[in-house]
Amino acid sequence: MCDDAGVPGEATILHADLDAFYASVEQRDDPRLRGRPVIVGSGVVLAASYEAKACGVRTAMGGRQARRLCPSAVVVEPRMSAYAQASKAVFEVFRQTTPLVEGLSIDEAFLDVGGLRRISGSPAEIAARLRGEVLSRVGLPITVGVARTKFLAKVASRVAKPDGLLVVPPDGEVAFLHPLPVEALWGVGPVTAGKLRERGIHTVGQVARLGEAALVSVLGPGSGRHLHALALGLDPQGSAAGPGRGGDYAQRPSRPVQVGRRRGSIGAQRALGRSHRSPAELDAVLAGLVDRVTGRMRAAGRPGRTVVLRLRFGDFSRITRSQTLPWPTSGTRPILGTARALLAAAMPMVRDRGLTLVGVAVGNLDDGGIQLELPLHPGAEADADLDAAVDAVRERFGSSAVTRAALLGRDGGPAVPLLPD
DNA sequence: TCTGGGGTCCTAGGACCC
DNA sequence: TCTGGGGTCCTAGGACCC
Repeated sequence: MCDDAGVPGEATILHADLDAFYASVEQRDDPRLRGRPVIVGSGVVLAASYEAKACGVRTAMGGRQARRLCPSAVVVEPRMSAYAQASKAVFEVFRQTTPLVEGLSIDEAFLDVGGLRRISGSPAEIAARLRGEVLSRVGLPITVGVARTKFLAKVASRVAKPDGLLVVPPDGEVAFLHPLPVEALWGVGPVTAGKLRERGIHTVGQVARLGEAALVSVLGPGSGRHLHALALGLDPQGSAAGPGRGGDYAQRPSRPVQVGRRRGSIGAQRALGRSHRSPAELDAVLAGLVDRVTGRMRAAGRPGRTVVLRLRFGDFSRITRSQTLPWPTSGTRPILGTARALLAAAMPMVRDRGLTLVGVAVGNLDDGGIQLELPLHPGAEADADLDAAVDAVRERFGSSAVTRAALLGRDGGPAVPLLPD
């Protein structure tokens, strides 16, 4: 695993994370908001400035509670397009720093600056300059963690927030990591933390000392082995229980920074509150969601195959129902038809328990390329099959210019792979 | 805590194929 | 006719993240 990306074991991974992103954009664009507690989102808190966080306001908190905790806060409605624009500008700074950028979300990314020492200086110097550039060119505070692995860099930035820079030297990893609470480990949420707390485990150091076998007995093989590796400062590729399981899991190379990762699903959902919805209203909600999703799929050029219906009931329990189509589409009609069928099948549960949320997502997204696999029946039915194929292609490419002739290759054979039944 | 909207990854069982 | 192992795909649920 030795390449020009840097000396193995050197801290060359940056995790760059904008601080209170939406709220910071609001403070940047409206000087009156600077230094004051700002809450973005009125129904539910989408982001809170650090002044608001000081009062105890948290992301995902109900708006009413947030205002009670922080009566002096300014509440603003989100401006998604402004945030998207700011994100774009920040990622431009990232990419001018190094081509090895892996975006994680609208406001954070990993950067690999290995091999840039001669041109750009040490990772710490690069990180400091990056913070300065994001502030001067985009006007936003950003925190950067620097470490040998993605996981450690991410933990470092979280610890360094807000508006900070923290380098974890390879020989200081254990000293940095072990005093931290278990919640600091990426992937430890309320449930896992609760299980550990029941056994008196509160710090990362205790997780490491507990040993892999004991951890596996508490959390299962997958999470147990993975968490143990993390607590040792390792960041192994793949899953502990996945392919290649074996005693050398912790010896695997660290996960690399991956450029150009594409998302795997596109979805939309809507909370319905407590009021009863008639079947017609429900269908209108569903159609609206599907329309939004397919519009985004077409804009992104990402047809998909797996339609997922997500429901939340009156008691806030959830189910998902999914169906995978034979070929990818971004057409509203086939996806809406599938979503309707899934909802119809779930209607008995909806009537029993009430419905508080509907979501539609399409996964198994196509990575581009043009490939269709359609059944072709021998004899008279082949004609109908070809018509169906034309419809499918029209649906998928949103073009009515597709003809049967265009589906056939020059030698009369199929231009698209056709599966005999 | 009476609860948004957008995602990711992992696990597990069953169908199906070789 | 019964049996074994390995692999992929699909479905469903759960935990977690921002």
